[in-house]
Amino acid sequence: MYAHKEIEKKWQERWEEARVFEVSEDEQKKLKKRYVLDMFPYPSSNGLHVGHPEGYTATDIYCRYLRMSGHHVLHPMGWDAFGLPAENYAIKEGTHPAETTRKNIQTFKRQIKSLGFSYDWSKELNTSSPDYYRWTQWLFLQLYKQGLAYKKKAPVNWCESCQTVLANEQVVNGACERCKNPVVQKELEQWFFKVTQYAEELLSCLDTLDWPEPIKLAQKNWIGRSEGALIEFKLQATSYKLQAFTTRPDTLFGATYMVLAPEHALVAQLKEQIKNWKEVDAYRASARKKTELERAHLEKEKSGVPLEGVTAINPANNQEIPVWIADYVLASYGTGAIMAVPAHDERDFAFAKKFSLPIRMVVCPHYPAPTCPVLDEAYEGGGHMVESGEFNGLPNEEAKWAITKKVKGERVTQYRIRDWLISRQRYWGAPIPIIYCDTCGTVPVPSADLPVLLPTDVDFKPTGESPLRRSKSFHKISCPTCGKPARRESDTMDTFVCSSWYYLRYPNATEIAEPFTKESLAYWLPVDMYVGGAEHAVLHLLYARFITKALRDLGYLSFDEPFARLRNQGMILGEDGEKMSKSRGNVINPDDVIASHGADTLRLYEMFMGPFEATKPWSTGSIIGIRRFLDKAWKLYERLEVRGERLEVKKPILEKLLHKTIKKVTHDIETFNFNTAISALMILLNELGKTAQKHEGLSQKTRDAFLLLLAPFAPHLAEELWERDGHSTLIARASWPTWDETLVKDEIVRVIVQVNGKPRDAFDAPADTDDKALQKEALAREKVQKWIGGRQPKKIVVVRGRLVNIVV
RNA sequence: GCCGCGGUGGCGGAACUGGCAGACGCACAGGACUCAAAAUCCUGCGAGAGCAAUCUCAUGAGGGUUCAAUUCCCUCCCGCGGCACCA
Repeated sequence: MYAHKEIEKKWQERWEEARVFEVSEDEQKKLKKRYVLDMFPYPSSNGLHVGHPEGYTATDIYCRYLRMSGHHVLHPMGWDAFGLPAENYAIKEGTHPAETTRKNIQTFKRQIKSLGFSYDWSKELNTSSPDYYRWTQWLFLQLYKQGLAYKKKAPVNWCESCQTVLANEQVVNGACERCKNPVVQKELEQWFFKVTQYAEELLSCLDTLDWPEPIKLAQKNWIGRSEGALIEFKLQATSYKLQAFTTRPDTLFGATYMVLAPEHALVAQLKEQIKNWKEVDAYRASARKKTELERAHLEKEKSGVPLEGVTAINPANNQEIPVWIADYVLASYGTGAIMAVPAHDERDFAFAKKFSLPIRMVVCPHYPAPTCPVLDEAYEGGGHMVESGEFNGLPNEEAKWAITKKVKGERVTQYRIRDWLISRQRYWGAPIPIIYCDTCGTVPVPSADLPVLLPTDVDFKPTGESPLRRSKSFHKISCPTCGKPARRESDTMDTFVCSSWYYLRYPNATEIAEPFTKESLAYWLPVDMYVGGAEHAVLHLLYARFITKALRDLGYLSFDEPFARLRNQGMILGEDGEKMSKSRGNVINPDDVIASHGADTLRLYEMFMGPFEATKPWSTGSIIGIRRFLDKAWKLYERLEVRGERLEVKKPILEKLLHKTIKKVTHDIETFNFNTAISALMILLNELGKTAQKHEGLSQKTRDAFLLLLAPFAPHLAEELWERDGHSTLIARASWPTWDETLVKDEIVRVIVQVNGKPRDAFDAPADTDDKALQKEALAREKVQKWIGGRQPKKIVVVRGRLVNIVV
């Protein structure tokens, strides 16, 4: 048993003193760069959980390996420090969020350091510090100048419990992502970032990224591109026209009614014509009150009200059709109005059935058919046109654009993604740097006046109004343009704005009077490897991509995508196979594992549990296996030192295994297959142990190679053994071992002999034995002859270096 | 409902490009050491049959392709994750 406590402390101090993990201008000149980044944590009051070290260990192994193989590595860590929990804690306990955050960061930093990660702490950043959020505000102003940040009154998601608006991405199942309370719609004036302007590029650039496919798919679906047509419907006896977006213009002849979203502006304008206005207005009011959850989740039950006295003209056949309002049509997508084709759309079908509206089939799967069948569900597939005038008989895909053309429709592309709502009516965030003046209107805070400091004299209690409004020192100000009394914007920015650009800040010297410098970005960006949880698929990862593209178009960046490679760590479940949570009481604290088994053991264990990206359960009992492995290594080197057995008896098998292991571990680190890399190290160590037990000795080269391979995984133990074995330099700065490909290849291979596909025998043969000789040997074998039983082989398959299959 | 990921011993998991299924580790059993225990070391360890050599079955279920399938194709079942009326 080695003394992990002392050894780990010793080497953590040595690394810090020697500043081995800090980037240097010297290396910048001669080495190839690698920027390896972890998604920075929100420093919660619970401290680190075992999920954090999983990703951090992976990047650390990767970075240590990269440094040893001659790269200049930037590996920074920081704090995503603004956010609701600290503020909620302030409301409950009265402790200022700045204080809570400071404490939590201290804990996180201590815990992260205790794991021996090779971060460059000189680059540490904190999004809640004025040095940082000053530039978040700068970012806002840049977007504002470009018209990419704008204020708009719109129906937005409102969380009653958090008393703030939420971005679309933060509404989960109609409920607030944080507090799980239902989200309601509110009409409010809010700040947005124009993500939609980049919808097409955000979609098309996905192909260029080395990211997990599921994440790319999630983004693709979230962006939700669909091609279709805008078709204009005249309203009977009025001068109003109604535009509808459809992806199925081919079904226009089957449009038997129209539906407007309850919030559609035209509804109010038609008040005079609507005979049942009272009923219509009541419906509108009730739709507004419904939560997202109610609106979406009661999906089976469609509801709606006809606009009596209002009819539209179907431009395809000039038929007069009714117009309804219903909340299954969303105001925020397309034009907020649809042409309803119940025969070919599931939702329209359900609605038509409920309100006994006509269903007319116009796309027939079996053509020519004498009559169209009566449908018991909508038919959404393809086929040929029927009941569609001159288009009858055309394949529906062709009819799409022919019909669009006939009715003078416009071919358009729609996206599901919405602009990013970034205002928050909360305290603990970066203030939006805007001033409202009665004379000058909306005035951006001049860059020189940044940062707009978050005031401290604030009552945190959320009332639906921004807490900052209650700070007199903050709210009232004179207009920077005309000097007259004016007021500050009192909302803060979504914390996702802070995290949307932090990777651009790290590479710079910390005390610069700019958000980042061109030189530092040119050298370090884009991030070569980014690691974090998959839960950010359509949040942070999408926002960061958007910000990168926006800054590029503003002339600040010269690359299109921030993160070239992305890997997601899988979730670690509790021992009961359930998600770790306080209420279940299945949370594992890394501190405890470090105390009992050591940081190296924890690191190795988390990597050995299973594939990096897989969800896997924690198993306290299995940790001992890793600790035994490290103890074995310790004992081996101790024994060799005591006995002075440091000369190796030439052992070709061991040498071969060593080279195979070097190759495997190298390859596995590069592909993030850490579990199999560790298993290879175990196999090697077991062999080294056997050799040592026979007093055969181990050469310097062999002893070094094992430690070098171990170093990225268990850096403390590797340093200690490296030193004890006579080295005076750090293993963290040593060179990664190389392998000899000729030694990796086996000269003698085991050849399997199958009879009718079943393995019956095996023999050893030189790897380059030709097919004929293999076949001859296989057939000559007694066992094989027995299985053939005198029959004539019908076919013999020979795979060189692997097997012979005899079919009889 | 749609999309994605997965299902291999008692457990976590290996398996290159289709080529001996179960590497490595945990647990378990037997042995060595010990007065004894712990630790450590050695051996065994998918199921069934057999004294044994060995044989049969086995990668969620069923079918298919192939000389050969955990791996490729089809149908279905189960678990997990995401999206959720996007016209």
